Amino acid sequence: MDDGKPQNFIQQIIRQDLEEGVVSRVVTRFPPEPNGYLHIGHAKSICLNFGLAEQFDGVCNLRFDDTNPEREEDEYVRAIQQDVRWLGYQWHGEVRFASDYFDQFYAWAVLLIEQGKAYVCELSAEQTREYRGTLTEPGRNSPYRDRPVEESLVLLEKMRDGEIEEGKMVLRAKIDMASPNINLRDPVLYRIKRRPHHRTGDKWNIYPSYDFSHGQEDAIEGVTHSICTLEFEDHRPLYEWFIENLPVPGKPRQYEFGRLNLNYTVTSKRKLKQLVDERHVDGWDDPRMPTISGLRRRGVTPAAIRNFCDSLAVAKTDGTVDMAQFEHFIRDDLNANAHRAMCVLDPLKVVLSNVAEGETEMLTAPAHPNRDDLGTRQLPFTREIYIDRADFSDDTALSRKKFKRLVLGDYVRLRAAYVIRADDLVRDGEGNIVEIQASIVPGTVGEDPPEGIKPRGVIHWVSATENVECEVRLYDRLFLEPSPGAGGRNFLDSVNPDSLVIKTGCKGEIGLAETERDRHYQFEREGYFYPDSRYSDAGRPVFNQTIGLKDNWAKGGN
RNA sequence: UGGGGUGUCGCCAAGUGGCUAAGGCAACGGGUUUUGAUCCCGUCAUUCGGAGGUUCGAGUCCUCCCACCCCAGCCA
Repeated sequence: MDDGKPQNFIQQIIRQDLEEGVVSRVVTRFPPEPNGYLHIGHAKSICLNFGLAEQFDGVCNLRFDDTNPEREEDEYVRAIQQDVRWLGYQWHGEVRFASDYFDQFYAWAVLLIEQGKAYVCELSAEQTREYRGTLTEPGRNSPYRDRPVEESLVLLEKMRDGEIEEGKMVLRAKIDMASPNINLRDPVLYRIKRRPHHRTGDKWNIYPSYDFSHGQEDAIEGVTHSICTLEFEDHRPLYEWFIENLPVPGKPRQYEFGRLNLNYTVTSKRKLKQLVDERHVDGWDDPRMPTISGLRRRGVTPAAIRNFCDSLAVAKTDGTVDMAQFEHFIRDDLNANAHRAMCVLDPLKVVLSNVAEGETEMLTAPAHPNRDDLGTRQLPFTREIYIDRADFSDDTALSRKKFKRLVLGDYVRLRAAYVIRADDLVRDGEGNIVEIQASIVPGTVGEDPPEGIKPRGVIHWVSATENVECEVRLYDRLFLEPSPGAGGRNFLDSVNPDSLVIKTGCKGEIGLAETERDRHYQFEREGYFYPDSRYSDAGRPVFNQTIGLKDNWAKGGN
């Protein structure tokens, strides 16, 4: 707990509650609605809730807020659990469901009616809206507000038993139609939805609203600190109203923090679902999606996500974090742990005239420049190799500072191998360079070249005869604009048409043939890559680019 | 024009009336380097949305003003 970092306001509150004995053990919860996949924004909430429990020796529950059968599905329940576990968190005890408490909620609804604090209202949805008033004008009481308790009791039963049509009646709390806080203008407690629920089947024809559920769920589970996002701030008085007016077994307190917004992406389940449904992406786990499953498939590690979330302040400000901040933590973890490998994305053949045909020299390179524990890899060196097209130029006037690669007539170091010189080139009928003729400087493996030979730089390469053919998928941000959909425009208009570039015919070093599914790589000088879980074949791996290397040189524009 | 919130460097932020306004990201210099990566060093707010006021002393307290976000689902 005492890691020197400043305490956020929730940590301060918890510490004080513990010191003053207000609570003896911290209980938090992560309460997703199973109506979509988890995304990076949820990760902040997950890290916060599970993190708080960890820091204060408490526990954190995973509870599905499944009070609306219209859009909730088991598929989401499973995916969400997988994502939370993948992030490295274990919830306390069994998974909880709001639907586990439906009987209790119903009993409490009856109690409120009996106490004259709730009533069945027969206003239509439109009428209810009219009666509610506006932001500046108070609402009016429903004509059903003072109906006899008995009548409401009977009607609620009929609602429950499926005898009333959807939309004809709701159960409402009797609070204050003139409250400046609209949430207190007789909010709906139960609405009729005559459809099966993913867990309770067709047992219920009515379902509790969020407001009538959340606080009670927390109370039942002994949650002490119920942390939610800013937009629920207005609901807190209602949350407390239920806690105070119902014989609940606990007194949870609600605290709100600012949700995570990231630029150049969207974190709204509705928009993400739309991207999936309209096939702008290849499913919820498309590597371009900011979903946990998308990030996982892309090759982002749980540690990177957790470190990023820990770097985020928990406060009440509503800002937008730079994607660069997230990218920093992705690179930070991958740089420390990813195995290095060489892969030529755009192959150009180089024939080394002074290397014997058919001869293979096995070279050894470390799997990581400063982590011996990761071992070494074998690199077959042969007469014909591939380098990347972008690493060669026939413009001999290019300065050494501007182009640290292979230039006709000059020297370059092949990573973990020889220094070579480009002697000549071969063009096809259209003038395109199709082959480089070069020669190695003998004795330069692991050794500096003789006086006078100054390689311009170091480039990656792969044997032309002993390599693994692979596909590489390069990704760019999904949106062209920092805030997609800003200014009332359609967020889909700024979808980046070039966010996925598929490179086939890439040549990877032989070790990539036996890629372990779960191994993160750095393709040297290119970026970080991760085998795609869907399209990789045993013989032909497909690599997703997790993120490129930081490239200060490219930025200069030269 | 009702209610609830928020405003500290390009971005995220610490700061809880008293040493020279933390830190991270980004950016920009320089060094190391068989990855134009990593790593290392350095630069980067006389000023805290604005204006008044209280105080020996204010980003921190008071007053007024301004800007932005959320709320009128039988969504969560």
